Amino acid sequence: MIAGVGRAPIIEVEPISLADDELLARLFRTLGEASRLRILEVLMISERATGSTELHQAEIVRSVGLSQSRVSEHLACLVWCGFVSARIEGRRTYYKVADPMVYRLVDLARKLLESNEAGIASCRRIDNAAEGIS
Amino acid sequence: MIAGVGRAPIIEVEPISLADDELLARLFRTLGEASRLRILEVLMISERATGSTELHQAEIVRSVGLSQSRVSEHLACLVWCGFVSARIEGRRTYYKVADPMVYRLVDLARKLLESNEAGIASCRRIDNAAEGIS
DNA sequence: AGATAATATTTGTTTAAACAGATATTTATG
DNA sequence: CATAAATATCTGTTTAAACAAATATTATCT
Repeated sequence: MIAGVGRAPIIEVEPISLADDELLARLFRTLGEASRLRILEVLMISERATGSTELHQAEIVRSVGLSQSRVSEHLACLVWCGFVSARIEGRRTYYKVADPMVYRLVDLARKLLESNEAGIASCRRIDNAAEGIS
Repeated sequence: MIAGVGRAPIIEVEPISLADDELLARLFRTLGEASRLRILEVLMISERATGSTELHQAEIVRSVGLSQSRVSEHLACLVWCGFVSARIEGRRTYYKVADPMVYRLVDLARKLLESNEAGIASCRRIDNAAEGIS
């Protein structure tokens, strides 16, 4: 009811499709982890550098320097969420970026980052520890 | 040492600027929360609808239905990270989307979401609880 | 079939950060 | 100056999810 004081110049925005917000948040959260981002970037870089090279998990593990189990789960997550596609061949699984939009999204985010690196680096409300950030 | 078996056909991707990954991850993480996204969208919708209307915090609180303290902190985070800009006037603070790139980023993410809603909705590795999602 | 390689899953621990509620701070108004 | 409005900060609790290490599964090769 907002009380009848100032006529509340509110736009009264529609409640928005709540579920939709949660989904979109999940999508962003998937990219909101340095480990997964690094995996994604390893894939992006190798594709950009060599055409359409896929990498299998062991190669990715070596490149990103995380434990095998972590990489496996992160990859499952990335595949599940549509960022990466997987192709099983023998006992290996080959991965690659699934959608060109992923490149665009990451590139765009990087541009946004450029215009505000300092702020994001020092935001105490997102992850307080985060060592030096040299 | 990887053992000398198969000569590792690795691309040997550069370690990448690690810090940079962490920063980019933070940027995504900032959007990786339904509450913050909802706040952002309230701002985006009101701007898109009415030109350049700013909203002050109390209006936002009403629109998103979170506690005042939460909204205050989320807004501080969004401002700090460059997504939103704030203008103090009297005892109110007016907020608006800070950069057109924010629109592009969210819109692009939404497109990506469209092509994989089902996957993201059901990814058990990101947030296991997440009630119904009607 | 046995051995090993590649990947997946499980378990237990730890941590970033979301949240509510209470309180503090700042600015305007009677 | 006292009161109320608007926003900010603090405290304690809870939770999603990252992680390592161990184990399980699946596939290839001799």
